Amino acid sequence: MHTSYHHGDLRQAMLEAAAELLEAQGLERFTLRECARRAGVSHGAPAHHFGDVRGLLTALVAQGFDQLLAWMDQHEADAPRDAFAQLCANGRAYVAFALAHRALFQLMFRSDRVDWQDEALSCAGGRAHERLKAHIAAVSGEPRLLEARVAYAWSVVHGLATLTLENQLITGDAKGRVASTLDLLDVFFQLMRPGLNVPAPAPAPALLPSRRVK
Amino acid sequence: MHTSYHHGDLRQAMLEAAAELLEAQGLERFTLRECARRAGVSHGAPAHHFGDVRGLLTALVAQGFDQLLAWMDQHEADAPRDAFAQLCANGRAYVAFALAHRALFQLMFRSDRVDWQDEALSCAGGRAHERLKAHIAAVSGEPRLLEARVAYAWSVVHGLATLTLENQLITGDAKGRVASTLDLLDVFFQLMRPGLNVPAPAPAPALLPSRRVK
DNA sequence: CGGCTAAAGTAGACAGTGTCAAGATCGCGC
DNA sequence: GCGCGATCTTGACACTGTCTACTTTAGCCG
Repeated sequence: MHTSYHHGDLRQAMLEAAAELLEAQGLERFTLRECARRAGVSHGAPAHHFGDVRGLLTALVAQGFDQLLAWMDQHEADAPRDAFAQLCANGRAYVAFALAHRALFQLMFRSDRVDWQDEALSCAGGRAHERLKAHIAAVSGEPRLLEARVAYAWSVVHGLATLTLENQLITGDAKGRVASTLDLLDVFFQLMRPGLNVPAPAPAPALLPSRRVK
Repeated sequence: MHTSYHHGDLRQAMLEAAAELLEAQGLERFTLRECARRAGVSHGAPAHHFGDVRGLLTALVAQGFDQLLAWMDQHEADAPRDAFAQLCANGRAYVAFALAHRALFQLMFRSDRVDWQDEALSCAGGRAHERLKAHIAAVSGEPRLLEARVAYAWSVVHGLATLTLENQLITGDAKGRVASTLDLLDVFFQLMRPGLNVPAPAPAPALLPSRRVK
């Protein structure tokens, strides 16, 4: 296959090799030369397609945001159609994706190493952001503080994902960790529910004692 | 000063040079050799005090957690003494510290590059965690789900700090960004107040319409 | 169908990095 | 006073990302 001087579709091959290497070695040990090696090509070749190592990583991240959106589609399709359940499914997709593609997710929010001016990237990222915004808007008709509530929900979910990935919150082997993290996320959504101004559904048991002033 | 063959207190000098270099260049361009250069010492010298570059960064992070605790002390001392205000002050200290020491904060939660088995580090980090836990416990007497509420508050604040540092939420010059981020954090605390099960104080205006079922 | 240009890939050089190992220097306790 | 061990220097090694000059070859135009 690699018998010919020209590779044919090196760009795609590099992206695949990069994704593999990233999952296998982590971002810290990621290397452009090793990447080229895995693609069966000399170390100077990638420059023609990505320019920089930054260019390669940027393309990888843009592709990553598309994958994230696909995970959201999947999770949302499997969830009940009411607005709050859809929002939860969206968050679960976010966290599950982060745990499943640790290094890629970390890279996706590492401002150094990636060129955020890149068109493909900024538009893929924008789509994910718009998606969340629509969910928040659907959960509560209240238009005031919409942007703040979007940032709030994002922060909660992103904070959980980040802290877990850095072994700060949930520790243990990969298998049980995913389950515990997703369970914790469910609790989080119950805790933030009143802040998002969602009337509680009838059958939901009160997680906390309903002692309220007034 | 550097006239003698032996430096005298190279360990401290390296830590200071490292902190400077980190703030100036960011973690990505941080280099052990440049660090040694700034301390006026050869590139092999640091090994005797820190072993690895990982060792140096670990010491820096341990020191960073102590600084973070100091910021918390400061902010909490300046805030009203009621439990919720103290919790808010703690979160504000966290975010303000992150914005003021961007690279250091990023390093403090980068599991690669740092040795979390290190004793000084794990105990400094533990202190910060215990502090937050005490605040959450003080805000609500309810003991159920305490750990979950701790993780919740931490995730919110950490998510905001992280996303802002990576230019995902708040963009703009350093000056205005700090103010807008802290303002946003205030809104976050109002939004998460009901989830933390805090009775609203009398004079607080309702941020959201008080329409509630039942 | 044949030639040629520009894209794609190779090879080597360069400055820089982290980590060794071997040597130089010197403070401190006996 | 003197040697020993901690501290610091120096040089080497393998590796990295980027640049430049060189080869190969696909595909287009006459």
